[in-house]
Amino acid sequence: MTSNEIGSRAATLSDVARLAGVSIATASKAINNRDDVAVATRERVLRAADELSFTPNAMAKGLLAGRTGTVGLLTSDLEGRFMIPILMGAEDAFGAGQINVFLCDARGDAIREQHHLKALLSRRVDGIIVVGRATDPRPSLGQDLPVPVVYAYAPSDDPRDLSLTPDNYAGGRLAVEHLLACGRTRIAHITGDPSYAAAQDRLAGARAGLEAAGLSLVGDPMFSEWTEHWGRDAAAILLQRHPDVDAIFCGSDQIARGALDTARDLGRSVPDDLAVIGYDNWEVLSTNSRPELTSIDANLQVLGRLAAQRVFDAIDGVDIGSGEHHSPVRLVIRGSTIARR
Amino acid sequence: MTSNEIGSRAATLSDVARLAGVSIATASKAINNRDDVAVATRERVLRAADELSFTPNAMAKGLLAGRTGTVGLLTSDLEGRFMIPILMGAEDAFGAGQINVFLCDARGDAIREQHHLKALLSRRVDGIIVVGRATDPRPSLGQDLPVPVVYAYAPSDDPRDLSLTPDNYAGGRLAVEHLLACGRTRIAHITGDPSYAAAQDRLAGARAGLEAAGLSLVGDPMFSEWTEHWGRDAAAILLQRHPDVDAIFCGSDQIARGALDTARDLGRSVPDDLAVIGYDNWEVLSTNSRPELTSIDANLQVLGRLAAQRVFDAIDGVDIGSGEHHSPVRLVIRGSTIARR
DNA sequence: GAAATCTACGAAATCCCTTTCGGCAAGTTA
DNA sequence: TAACTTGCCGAAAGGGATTTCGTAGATTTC
Repeated sequence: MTSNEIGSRAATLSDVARLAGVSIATASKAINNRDDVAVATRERVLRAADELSFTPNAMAKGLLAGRTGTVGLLTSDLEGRFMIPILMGAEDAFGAGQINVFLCDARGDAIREQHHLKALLSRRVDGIIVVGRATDPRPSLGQDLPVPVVYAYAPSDDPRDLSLTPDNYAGGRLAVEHLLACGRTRIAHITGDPSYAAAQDRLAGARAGLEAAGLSLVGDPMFSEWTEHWGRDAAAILLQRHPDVDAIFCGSDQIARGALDTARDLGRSVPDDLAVIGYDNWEVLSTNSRPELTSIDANLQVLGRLAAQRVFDAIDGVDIGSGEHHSPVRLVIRGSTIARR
Repeated sequence: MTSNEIGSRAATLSDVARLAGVSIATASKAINNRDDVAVATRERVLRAADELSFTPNAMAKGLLAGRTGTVGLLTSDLEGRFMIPILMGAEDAFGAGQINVFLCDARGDAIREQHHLKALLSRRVDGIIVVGRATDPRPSLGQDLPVPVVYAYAPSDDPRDLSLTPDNYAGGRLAVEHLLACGRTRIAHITGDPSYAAAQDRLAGARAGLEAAGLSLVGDPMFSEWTEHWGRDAAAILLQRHPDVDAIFCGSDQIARGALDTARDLGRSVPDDLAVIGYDNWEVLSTNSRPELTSIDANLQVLGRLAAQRVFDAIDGVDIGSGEHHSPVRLVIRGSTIARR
């Protein structure tokens, strides 16, 4: 086995220097492509480094540089499906540079979060992204941290922080405008838990869209859980109470799938007789329904990338501003609102 | 704003020592609860540390200790839903200790993976967990790494590595045994892509279970995609070709949901007339179907925790062995196999 | 041929912390 | 009172890398 097995500590710069017969300083310069090193010497050093499979110790480097090239990602709840695309986007943006990501899942527990925060600070991360599990404001980590912080998905409750959240209002409006463009006028709304800002914002957007067209919702918006069960039940009630609705804007894809099921059971044909639009564009749900589900996509991966970019900027000393910024959403049209062939 | 704002570098031990009027050595001892420090002195130091919100620099500590207290999590594809529970389990196990996790997503690209591996090594992680996206063997990272490596979900193709994968064979067998216990005898199998080891292993387990009961599958196992669409189509073909099947073992919950849809369309009542069992226990699918879906749960979170534990052991110098180890799976009974009230 | 100018390299400081070991003062014992 | 503990603290080394600055030798210039 090579010199590199478990137990034998990794090679250091001084090992390389010794093998190449030069000083540590020269070895460092050779490896980092600094000037003032003769070509022959540089080659000798590089050969030695290669032979020992030398990997510079990032910690030692960080100690000196005052930057670690690491970023903390503090999430509240990994299970939540909104985390993952954001996390991917961020990891993506960072991975392209030379930055590595510390992942910390606080499990929605404030104590754990403090604990993780402390750990991140002791690791001297260069920045922190806080990812929440809903679009409702969450407590700020505070203003007196030695590193820049960006809040993604869930905004901070302190306007002095920078927060990036998807634009639920625009999403609600976009959904309704699409239904209107499809010629629908009798539009109802089934959504989830009314205590979620997401539910309220999407509803407000939808109402604004209708109002602009001189219309209003059919019946009251129906609130309950973000589940297929509720989608089925609500749609059944709705279609019985208002048989003349020609479109349902659902607050989530799960609810929309439930609504599709009920429509099918009741013999309502989608999209001819009834259009259904969901929210989130959760592909495992939206692309597997009959018909496939038109939905609003929050571009979470882009959001994650944007958050990472902001942290980058802040690290570079750029002022990244503050307040809650809404990132644009996108309509994904499938067969549940327009007949396709 | 306090002394701690962005830009002003974090307080160091020598800042604390100066403020407390002691030497750096004494400050260190006081903070780390070492002996040989007078009570009054210790208090003075702690007060100073608090005032400066001093956080020890983990890098400097790691440089000295030879361990960093970090672990790398090298995934192939964050999108895959199997990653997340494993990642949660691992993060959970580590988070309980004082270990932090570097998350690296290679996006299934070998180049990116090498790149990330190099970064992890330069950060001197104490161990690495490699999480694959399928249960098929993946290329080993090699034997000459200076840190212990554990493979989770996707095993390494090198038997000298330690791999932990869910026991698909046992899962297939468990599914069939449950159906048999429910009194079913004419059991068919619809599954996904035949090139997946998961598909083959589950099938083999199912066949073994049937054989032990002196039975065999109704018709050939049906292979195609892991989607609801395929589940619907396959079930339609199956029920037409073999109207007398009384149970379908589906290779994934998605396929099972499709099968449930078709059964409903064809007027077959589940579970009375036809039992359906899925695989993966993906709750968003399994608990939202009509009826709710019995499924096999691979306990991925436990798998993640186990992998983390092995890395712990290896770091502590324990020999963790090698080869592919299968972790137990679990049956989750819901309404699609047994009528419940 | 002496002085000025480069070139290539190395010694040493620095980053922040832990740990060992030596020293000083006070208290204890013979 | 001399000899010893004991308790408390600080000086300094060490860990791995970068960077500044000084210097020896080679080269150029007049």
